[in-house]
Amino acid sequence: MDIKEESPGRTFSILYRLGQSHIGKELEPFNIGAGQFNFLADLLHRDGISQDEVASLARCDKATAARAIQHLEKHGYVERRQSEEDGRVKMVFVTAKAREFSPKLFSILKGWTETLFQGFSTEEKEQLFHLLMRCVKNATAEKLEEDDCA
Amino acid sequence: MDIKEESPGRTFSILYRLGQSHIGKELEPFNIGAGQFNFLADLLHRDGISQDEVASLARCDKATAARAIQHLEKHGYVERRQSEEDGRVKMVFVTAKAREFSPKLFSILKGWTETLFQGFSTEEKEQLFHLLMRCVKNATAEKLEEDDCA
DNA sequence: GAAAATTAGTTGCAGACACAACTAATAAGT
DNA sequence: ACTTATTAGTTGTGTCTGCAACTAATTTTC
Repeated sequence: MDIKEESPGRTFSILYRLGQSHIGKELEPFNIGAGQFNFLADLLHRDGISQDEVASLARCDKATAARAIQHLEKHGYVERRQSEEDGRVKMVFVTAKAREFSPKLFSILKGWTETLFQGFSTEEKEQLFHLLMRCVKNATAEKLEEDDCA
Repeated sequence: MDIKEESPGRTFSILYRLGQSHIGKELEPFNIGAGQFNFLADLLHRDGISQDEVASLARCDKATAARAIQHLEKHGYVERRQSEEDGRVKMVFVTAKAREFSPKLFSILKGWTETLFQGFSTEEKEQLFHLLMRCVKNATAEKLEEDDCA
C-alpha cells in the first residue's frame, strides 16, 4: 500500500474493525459483546455516572449507550438507580461481578494494545497515544460544532 | 479523560465512528454511504482488481466487500466483469462517473483528515501516519495468524 | 405560576459489519 | 482421470451503531 493512498481514517476503520472482532471473540464466554466492553471499562473507571455521561465519554449516541448498559445490566455487570435529585437521570453502578472481572477485562484489552504496538519503542507508544488523543479532541470539537448548527 | 484510562483501541473506536458519521453525511447526496467510500477510494487507486483483493485491501470480510461493491455498481460507480482466465473471479472497474466524482470524494476525505490533524505540525502528521500503518501491519498479521489456526 | 424549551432516557428503524453456510469453479493429490 | 481440497463470490443472520421520534421530568421564560 502506497502511503499516498492511505488516510488516517482508513487505518482507523481497519484498526477498529479488527479490534472489535478480536476482543469480541475473547469476551464472548463472559457474555460481553464487542459493543459493550468499552462502556464497561469506562464504568470501572468512573462509577456512578449517568447514562448521558457514559455516552458523552464514549462519543456515541445515547441510544447506543443505553442499549450497551442494558446488556451489561442483564448480565449482572452493572446496576441502574434512579437519581433522587433528578427524576430523569439513571445512575449506573458497576457490580461486584464487574469488579471481579475487571482484571481479566483489562488484561484482554492490554493484550490487543500490545499486538498493535509490537515493535514499538516506549517513546513511539507514548507519541502515538498523545497524537491520537489530540485527534479525538479535534474530532469531538468538530462534532459538537456540527450538532450546534443543527 | 486521564491517559491511564485511555487505550488506542478506544480512540480508534471513537475516531472511526465519528468519521463514518461525518463523511457519510457529506456523501449522502451522491448515493454513497459510510460503508462504501473506502472501497471506492481503493478502487480509484487500483482499478480492475478482484473482489477478494478489495476485501483484502480493506481488511474486511468478503461479504462486506461484495455488498459494498454491489451498492457502488447499482449507483453507477463501478462495473464488474467476469475474469476470462478464472471463472470464479469478478474484476471490478471504476466507471467514468466514478472518475468524474473522484476529486470531490478525495476532497471530502481530505477535509476530514484536516479536521483530525488540526494543530498538527507536518512532522507530527507524518509520524502519526507511519505509526498507524505499523499498527495496521501488526493487527493484520495477528488476524492472519488467528485465521490460520482456525 | 403556567407555557415553552430543554434534557435524560427509550424505542423503531436502517445501514454497516462479521461469521457461517452455501454454490460454482479451479487446483492438488493420488 | 477422478476424487478431494481450495478459492471467489453470494446469501442468511445477528450485532453494533446513529438518527429520528417519542415520553417524562426539569428548567426557563414571561
